[in-house]
Order: sequence, then C-alpha cells, then structure tokens
Amino acid sequence: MSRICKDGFDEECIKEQREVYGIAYTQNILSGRWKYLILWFLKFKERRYNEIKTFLGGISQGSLTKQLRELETDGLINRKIYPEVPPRVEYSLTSKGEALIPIIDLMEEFGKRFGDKVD
Amino acid sequence: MSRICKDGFDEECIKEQREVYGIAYTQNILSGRWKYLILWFLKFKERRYNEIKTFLGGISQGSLTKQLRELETDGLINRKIYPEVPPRVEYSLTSKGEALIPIIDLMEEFGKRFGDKVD
DNA sequence: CTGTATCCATGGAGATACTG
DNA sequence: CAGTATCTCCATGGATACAG
Repeated sequence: MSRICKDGFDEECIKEQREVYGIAYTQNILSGRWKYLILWFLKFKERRYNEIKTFLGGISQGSLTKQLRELETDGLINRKIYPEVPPRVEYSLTSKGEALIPIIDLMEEFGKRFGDKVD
Repeated sequence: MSRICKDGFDEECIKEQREVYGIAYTQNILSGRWKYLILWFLKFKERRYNEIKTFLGGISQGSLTKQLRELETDGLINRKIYPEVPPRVEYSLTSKGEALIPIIDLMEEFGKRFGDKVD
C-alpha cells in the first residue's frame, strides 16, 4: 500500500493519517478471497481443516493452507494440533479474530439487504 | 466467486446460504485496493476527481477511473457532471454507499486498535 | 487427515500517451 | 480537468502431485 495522504485537506481529514491507516491495515489482513468466510465459519466453534475445506466448496488445498497460515500469522486464528493418527488440527478465533466478527456480520447484513437475491 | 456452501452442517449454518452469500456480495463490491478509502473519503462531502486522486496519493488515472466506474455501477456513488470549462465532476455517496460507512468505520477502529502503530 | 511443492492462469494495478 | 486506450507486470489463487 503506497502513500495514502497528502496535505492540504480540510479538518475532517486531519486525523486522516491514522484513520486511513486503520482502514488499510484491516483491509490488508482480510485480503484474500476466502478470509471473511473462514472467519465467519469459525465464529460458531472451532473447526477442523477438512470441515473448513468442505464448507468453502471450491477451494484447493494449497490455497486453503496459505490463507490459514496468513490468518494465523496475523494473529486472527489459533491452530491447535492434536498428536493423533490420523492427524487432527483445529482452528479457532483469537480475541483479535473475534473483534473482526462485528464487521463481518455487518457485511452479511448489508449483502442480504442490498445484494441481488440468490434463492 | 465459486460455490460457497455444501450440506451437512450444524444448525447454526443452515441459514448459511443466504448469510454467506451476503458476505460474498459485500466483499465483491468492495474488492479493489482503493474502494474502502474512496468511500471513506466521500463520507464527509462530495469530492472532485482530482481531490480523490490527490488524496489517494499513488493511484494512477487509469486505476482511479476504473474504481470509480465500478463503484458507480454497483450503485455506491453518484457521478455529477457540471457542464463547465474546464470540466468539473463531483462524486458523492448514494444511500447504498452510505450504508457501507458503518462497516468502514468499524474497520478503521479495528485497525487503530490492533494495527501496528504508524506514528 | 493435513499438509507441502511446483507450475500455471488470471486479473488487478501502474505507466504512458492521447483527447474533449 | 477529467477522462480513455494500451500495454506490461506481478501477486494471488487454482490444479496437481507428493508426503508425514
């Protein structure tokens, strides 16, 4: 993300630097086609790798693993490994990840209200 | 966006189809590196093409025009042309676009709270 | 089951030049 | 001032094959 703000704007925008940065930050950690959906799916309970994969339908393993790693790196989800055979890994939201849920819920509402019907 | 949901999930997810679709819809109309920022910038007042361009800093004309057209097509912003010389065009939020502002504000808050400091 | 490694296709975004 | 038209580049994501 390149420079965001220049000078010469009205007072509403003075605080701009920080506000704009906040938006960009949030957008960045949510960038990726599946992250909103993964987070939304995790809000109910922790889920295993394959549950998420099935839920997302079309995603490939490579992509899913990558998205999951990014979410983990950004501190949005926990990854808990059970030393069993066959392996079991469960993903859950961190508190930071949970703080994102209200945003996703709002997006859901917006989409239901304004999106073209899907039925 | 490919298929989203399969069957066989717990009751929290029954309504899934509609909810997930809502999220995907909202995500889609906000896809693009600059749209959140453009919307945020318009929330204070209507703005001219070059104001937006300057505000965004690094964006090229080609990209800006494209993002603006998409926002207009999705019904998020109005484009008002003043038949003057030199030309003047002002962009403003539609009511649908305004409905997105709470989401962007939440993202801003989240970013300020959890993002690495920028000072 | 839960990954990793590799390659390839696609689309978003920037640069540049031109126009009413 | 406010665009349009091209062209190019690169990151993201998907497919496929292989592994602990």
